[in-house]
Amino acid sequence: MAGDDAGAKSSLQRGLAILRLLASTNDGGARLTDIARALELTPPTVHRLLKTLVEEGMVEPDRTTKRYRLGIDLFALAAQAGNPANLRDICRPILLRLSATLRDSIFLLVRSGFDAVCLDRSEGPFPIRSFTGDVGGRVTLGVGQGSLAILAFLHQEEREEVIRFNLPRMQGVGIIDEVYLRTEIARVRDLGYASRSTGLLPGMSGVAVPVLDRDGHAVAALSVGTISERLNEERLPVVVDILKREAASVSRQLNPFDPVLRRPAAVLGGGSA
Amino acid sequence: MAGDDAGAKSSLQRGLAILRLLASTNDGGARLTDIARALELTPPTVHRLLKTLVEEGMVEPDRTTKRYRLGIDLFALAAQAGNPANLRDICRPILLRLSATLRDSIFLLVRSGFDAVCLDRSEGPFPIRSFTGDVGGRVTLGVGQGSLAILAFLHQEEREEVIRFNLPRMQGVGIIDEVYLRTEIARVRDLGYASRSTGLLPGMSGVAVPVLDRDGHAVAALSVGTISERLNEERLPVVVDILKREAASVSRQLNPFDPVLRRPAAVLGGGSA
DNA sequence: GCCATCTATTCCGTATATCGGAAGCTTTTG
DNA sequence: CAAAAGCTTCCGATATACGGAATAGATGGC
Repeated sequence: MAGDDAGAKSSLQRGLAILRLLASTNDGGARLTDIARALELTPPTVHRLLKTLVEEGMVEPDRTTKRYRLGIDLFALAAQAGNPANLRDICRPILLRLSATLRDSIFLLVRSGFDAVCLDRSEGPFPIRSFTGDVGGRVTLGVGQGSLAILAFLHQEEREEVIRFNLPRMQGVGIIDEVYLRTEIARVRDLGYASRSTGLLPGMSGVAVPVLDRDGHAVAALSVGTISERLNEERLPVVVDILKREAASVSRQLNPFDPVLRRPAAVLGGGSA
Repeated sequence: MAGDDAGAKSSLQRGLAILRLLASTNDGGARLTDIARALELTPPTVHRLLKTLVEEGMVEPDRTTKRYRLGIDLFALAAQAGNPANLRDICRPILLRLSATLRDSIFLLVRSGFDAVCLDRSEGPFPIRSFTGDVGGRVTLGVGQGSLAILAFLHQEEREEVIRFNLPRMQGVGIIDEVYLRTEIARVRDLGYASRSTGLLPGMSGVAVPVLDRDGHAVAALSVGTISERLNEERLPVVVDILKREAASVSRQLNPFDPVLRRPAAVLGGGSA
C-alpha cells in the first residue's frame, strides 16, 4: 500500500539508529534516556539494544558518566569499510606527498549514492574552508570541484540519475539551473579536471581530477582545496598536471591486472611488466 | 555455570555478524550464499538482513559481481564520530611525523576486549610483517610489543582477567608459559616500553610505549614495527625516547582537564597554562 | 542527613517481527 | 541450450522484541 514509512521498524534498524545517534554526539556520548527520547523508543528497549551493542563491542559504556559512546570494534569495522580495493591505503602516501609538495590541503573523495564522501584528507599549511569538511564528511554530488569531477565521469546513465535527483538538492548552493550544471560537466569532461572557482566559498578555490577505473569512469577524485590566490593562471596548470599524474598512478594500482585478459591494464606510462 | 552460547540470537546480532564477516573479507566482499553458509543462516534471512543493511547504507551491493561489501556510510559514521576522545585524530599527525622521522612503520593500537586493535598505521619505507596487520586488525592482548605495552599498563584487576583469558589463546604463538608472560609484563612496566624482539616473526622487531590516561593506565599504544637491524642498541634508546615523548603528548591532549579539579591534568613537561 | 526526582534496570504478558521451507525467477556454468 | 547454482518472494508458525509497571540506584535540593 501507501509507500515507505520513514519510521524504523526492525531491531536491526533501531540498533543502527543508536549507532548513528552516538556518532553524531561528538565524543561526549549519550545517556540511555537521551537516546530513548531522541529515537522515540522506550527506555527498556534502548536498554536491551544497548546491552547487545555493548556485548558486540560496538558501543562502550562509560561507567562513571553513565554515557554510551561508539566502541572500538565499530571503528575497527569501519576502518575496513569504505576502502574499495584499498583505495584509501593506496592514496594515503599520495595525499601526503601532494600536500607536502603543493603545500595545500588535499582531499580524497569517493561517491556514495548521491553524495561524495571524504575518504581522507591531508592538511596543508593554509587554513581552508570546504564543502567536504573532514574525513567522513558528505557533500551533494556535483557541488564543489572534487564532487563535480566524480559526477562528470560517471556512466552517462548514472550521471543522469544523479543529476535528476540532485538538482533540487542543489538549490541555494549556488548551482541554480540544469543548463549551468551540464555546461560545467561538459567542461570538466573536456579538460579532464574541475577547477572553476565557484565563488560559493569566498576566497576559496580548488582543483580536482577524477580517478578512473579501466572503463574511464570515476571511482574517486583527488582534490586540492586552497585560497584563490594560490590557484592563479600560472600555478593552476602545474597543479593540474601533478594531480593528473598522481590520479593515473592510483588508477594503475587500482587496476593492476585486467580481470579478463590477465595482463596489466592499459594505462598511460607503462610501468614494469 | 554453563556459560554463554556463542551463537548469535537477535537479528541485531545477526546483522552485526554480517558486517563483521564483510569486514573480514578484505575488499572482495561476499555473496549472499557465502554469508549464509559462514553464519549458518538461511538465504532468505540473510537476504532480508542485507536488504536492511543496504537501505541503511551500511552495506553496498556490487550489482555486477553480486557481492556485498561494507558501505562507505559505515566508514563515514565512524570517521565523523568523536573517537574515544578523538584518539585517532589526535594521533594521526603524530603517526605521520613519527614514520617520517624514523622512517619506520608506526602503529596505533587500542584495547578491545581481550584483543588489541590497530586503529591506525602509517607506513614506513621498509616492508614489514606484523601481528597487528592493517587498520582494524586484531591481535591477542599480550602478543607483540604494542599489545604487550597495553596489557602491562592495564588496571591490575583487568590485567589479571586478560591474562587468565588469553593464556590459552597464546599457545603456539611463542609465549608459552605464564611465568614468562608475567616476567615480560613486569619488565615492560619497569622500563616503560616493550621492545624485546620476540623472535616470533623472524627478522622483525618492534618497540612500543603505552599511551596512559590520567590514572596511569593504558588506553592505547604507539608502536614501531621494523626490521631487527634497525633496532640495535644504539638506535633503540633514541626511538624509545621519541615514542615516549609523543605518547606523553597524546596523553596531554586526551586529558586536557582534570574532570574533578577542572585544571590541566598532571603530565610531564608542562606546556602552556 | 533525608527526602524528592530523575535515571537505569528487571520482570513478564502480549503482539509482532523474524524465521525458514517451498517455490518462482534469474544468472552462471558446462 | 540445458542444468545448476544463486537470488528473491511468499506465507504460516513461532520465537523475539516490545513496553508498561515496578524496583533499584543515582543525583540534587533543602
